[in-house]
Amino acid sequence: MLKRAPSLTEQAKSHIKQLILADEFADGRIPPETTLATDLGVSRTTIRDALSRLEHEGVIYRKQGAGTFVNRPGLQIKSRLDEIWSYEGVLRAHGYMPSTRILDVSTVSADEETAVSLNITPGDDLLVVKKLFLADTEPVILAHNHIPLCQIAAPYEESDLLLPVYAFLSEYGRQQLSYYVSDIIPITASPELVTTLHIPAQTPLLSLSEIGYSDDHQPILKSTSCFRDDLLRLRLIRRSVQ
Amino acid sequence: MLKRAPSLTEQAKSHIKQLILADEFADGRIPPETTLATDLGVSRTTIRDALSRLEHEGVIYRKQGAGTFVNRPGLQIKSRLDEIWSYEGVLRAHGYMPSTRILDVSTVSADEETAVSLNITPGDDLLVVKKLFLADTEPVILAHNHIPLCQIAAPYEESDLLLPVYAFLSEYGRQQLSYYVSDIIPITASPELVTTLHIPAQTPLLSLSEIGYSDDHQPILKSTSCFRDDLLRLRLIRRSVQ
DNA sequence: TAGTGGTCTAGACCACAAA
DNA sequence: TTGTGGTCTAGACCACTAG
Repeated sequence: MLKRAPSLTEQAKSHIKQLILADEFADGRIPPETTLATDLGVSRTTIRDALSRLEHEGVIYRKQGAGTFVNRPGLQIKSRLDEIWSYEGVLRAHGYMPSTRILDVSTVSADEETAVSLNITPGDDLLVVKKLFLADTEPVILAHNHIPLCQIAAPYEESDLLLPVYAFLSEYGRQQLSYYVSDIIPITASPELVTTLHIPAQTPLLSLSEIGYSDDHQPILKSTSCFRDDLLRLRLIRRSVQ
Repeated sequence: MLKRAPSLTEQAKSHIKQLILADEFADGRIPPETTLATDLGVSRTTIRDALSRLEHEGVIYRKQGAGTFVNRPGLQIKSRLDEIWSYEGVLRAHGYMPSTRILDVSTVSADEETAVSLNITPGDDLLVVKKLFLADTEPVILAHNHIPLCQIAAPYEESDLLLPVYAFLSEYGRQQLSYYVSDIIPITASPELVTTLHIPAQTPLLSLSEIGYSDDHQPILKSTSCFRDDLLRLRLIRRSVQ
């Protein structure tokens, strides 16, 4: 029998997910919705909501008339580009020991282009943080975050910048980060990237150029990241929409 | 008042989407769920399902206590990488006049690696189709599709290969294409790509290396595509999961 | 405080898959 | 035929926003 807080759906979801990860359903078959509902003491609707979310995450799949099943291939995907939220988390999921190094922190005036994309006035102050992420001891990701100073609500220590940017904003920012719109751009390593990421000149790299938005769809963050493809393969599930 | 078939939810969804695209809600505010429900003669649950799908597509957003709103920035994204389904469609959305050219069709034996990824026996026959997609008259995408011959159920004409591969499989294949798992890889243009895509040597390119799965999660297709980044910028919405 | 979306229930019927 | 997931209803209460 479940209690409230957070939501019953959310609890049911993590409960079922745990059972899956603990390999309780060795045959890959998940009990019928009505069984789950009576077992957990909630309505079938709640169970269906929970299963829908798990299906969307790629953890399970459903076949009408047949049943609900564990999606083993889906469980093996460690870095779904559309869900990455903390680089340290991704690296850990890949089996590396992640660490973060702050290379530079500065305050600059927004140029025209940045001002437009962040919906601020050119010349407004931006906090620019340059961070390097390492897998074990190898550099993998170089990230530049641009945060308008007006988005920062509380004083912070330099060490707080080691937090994932969404966590930093949630702690010290004026608005929470809700989602990114990201452009995926192939680039050739610049001299700076060659030295920072320890890669040969001319290595093709993947760059993610993104704007982060708040719950009410205001742009609050600009971020650019470059990935070493050999250590971190980015993966994606593509589905047809309607 | 809506009728059945397809589903009421699906009808409600496209109805609301049409109203949005026709700019019926000039202030960006969508009527309350209860109003929509009585207007369309369905239950609030059905409306909520429809709105959830639209929210997931990025067409609207909801704020508890405040209302439901049109997400104008979301409407402007023309090529969401996680939803791309036909290259011609993407190019058309970008305002180009798309066309497809078949460069080569052949049958080859599956090598070890391909056999493993497609869950077939090495040596099994594969249909290999090399297609070039043009925007107006400029080449933009070079795609290689590998389809096991055993997946093809009905005879086809060469011209049928011009169809998007999901449409081809739906028409002539044994199983429908349900989703892709795609690796995003930065590459440097090979000599073949330089000539085919009319680009300078050493241009960084984006390559999508994907396995297509059927409804019951069997791999049925291998595909590799290279994109010209200058004509087709790939974009993605990244959300936090749970 | 009024109105909105968020959660949840209990129950009905349908469509499809497998035995 | 049986059992599964898919759709839909009507109604309740809660959480939040805004005037």
